[in-house]
Amino acid sequence: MIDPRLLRDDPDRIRAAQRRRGGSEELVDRLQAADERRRGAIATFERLRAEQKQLGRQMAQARSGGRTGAAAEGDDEHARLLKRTKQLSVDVKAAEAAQSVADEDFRVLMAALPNLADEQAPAGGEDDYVVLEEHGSPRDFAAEGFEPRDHVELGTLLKAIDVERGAKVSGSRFYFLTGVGAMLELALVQMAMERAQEWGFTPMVPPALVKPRAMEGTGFLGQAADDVYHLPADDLFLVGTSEVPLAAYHSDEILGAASLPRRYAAFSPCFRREAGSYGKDTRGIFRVHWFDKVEMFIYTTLEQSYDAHRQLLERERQWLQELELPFRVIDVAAGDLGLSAARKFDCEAWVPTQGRYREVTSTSNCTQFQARRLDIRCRDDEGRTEPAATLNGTLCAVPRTIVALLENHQQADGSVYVPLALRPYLQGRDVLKPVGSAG
RNA sequence: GGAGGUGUCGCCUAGCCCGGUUUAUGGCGCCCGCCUGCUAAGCGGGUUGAGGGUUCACCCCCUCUCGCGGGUUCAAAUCCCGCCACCUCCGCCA
Repeated sequence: MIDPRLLRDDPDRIRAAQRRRGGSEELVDRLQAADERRRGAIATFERLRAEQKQLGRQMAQARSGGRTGAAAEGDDEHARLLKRTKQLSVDVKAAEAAQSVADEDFRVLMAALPNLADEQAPAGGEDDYVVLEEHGSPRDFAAEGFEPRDHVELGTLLKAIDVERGAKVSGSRFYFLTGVGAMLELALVQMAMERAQEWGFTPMVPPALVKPRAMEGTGFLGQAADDVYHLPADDLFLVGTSEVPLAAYHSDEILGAASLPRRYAAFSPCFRREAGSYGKDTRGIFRVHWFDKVEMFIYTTLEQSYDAHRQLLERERQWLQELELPFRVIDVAAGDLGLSAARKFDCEAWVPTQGRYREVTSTSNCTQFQARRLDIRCRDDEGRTEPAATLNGTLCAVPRTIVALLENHQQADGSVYVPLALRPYLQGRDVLKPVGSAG
């Protein structure tokens, strides 16, 4: 949710932001109208309620019977008072009902309005991203004299990934990590959590099932609702990212300025229906219904959020460099931002068999959008409160990282080089070797 | 899953049985000031949060807020119903 006051003070700014995203400007008009109706309803209710309370005090005095001039129970004055209060009681109830209807109308419209895109974010849609930088360079397999295998072939040779049995047991887009593949996941996770802790993030293992409030508050029940698994029997949602429980962690809380920024790094499974991605990335484990991920999350002030966003990006860069992967950083265009994000940077690793860069990490500044929905505030030195800013960033999405590691570090014989930094987490192994015979 | 108990403005707490000058009491903590060689103590004041009105802003006014949502009533922290969370016990389970 954006600041509702902006509707009154600077609606043109919202319209401009909607244009940059390719969103509806008409929604802004409807919001303005709904806001006016809402405020009118509030004023009506409060006026009646104030009168009701005042007469209530007179009734109380009459009852206690004390003073001269006050209406005593049973006399005409008291009867008149009672008649008026009875009418008021009816009117107040009606006004209250009208107010909650107006509030709800306004709330529904507000929930549909995405965050204001940062003015620095490139305008346009999915293909209008701007490449900010490139790190390392793709290997020239032709010069090395062999055709690169894709991660499915490599995973099979290493007996690290079993997609066939994943499909047998759970369906398409599921997989087993086996043997060294399973150990590779644990190594990446352990390394990521250790790094995060060194960088000042508090390690977390959050719940992967959340109540509607958490899902709605993080903005995943809007345009992304089709992508979310829901358990109707318990009205719980499977999270698509631990951003959800991490954002809801401090919901309904006021955080002291001295405690900011608060940094968390969570390891959790992630579940995504991947509706609408039929036929896309169907091979292997690049796009799957379930995977594990280490996610970074920061609570801070709006003012500090821009620096924090850069810091998250820097940590992601550092991580990919430690894994010795070639990658580039893009500035995602406004139209391709999620509902909650004002700005988003993706790190994309080179995938040799696809001949292109693919997203492996993503960091978003959600400014105060999620905090308004989840009622997370911070208190400044003067004691004033304002919505906090929330930011998230991938540290390690396991399957995609494995894809990038296997494909980029493969050798002609099907073995895979282990980056130096990862070796301590893999029993010191410097290479993963194919294991014999099928089974 | 079953039974009982608890939930008050940072923390503790009064008020609930018996509805109304409650504008929710007091203590602790915190903030400001006074006093004071310094510190402590003492004294005075302030201290839930949100929304609306007004305003350049402050001030001020109003409404809501006693776990949440309904109901009864002229009037609900207080009475009734439902839900949630926590605690204790039983059952079940990894």
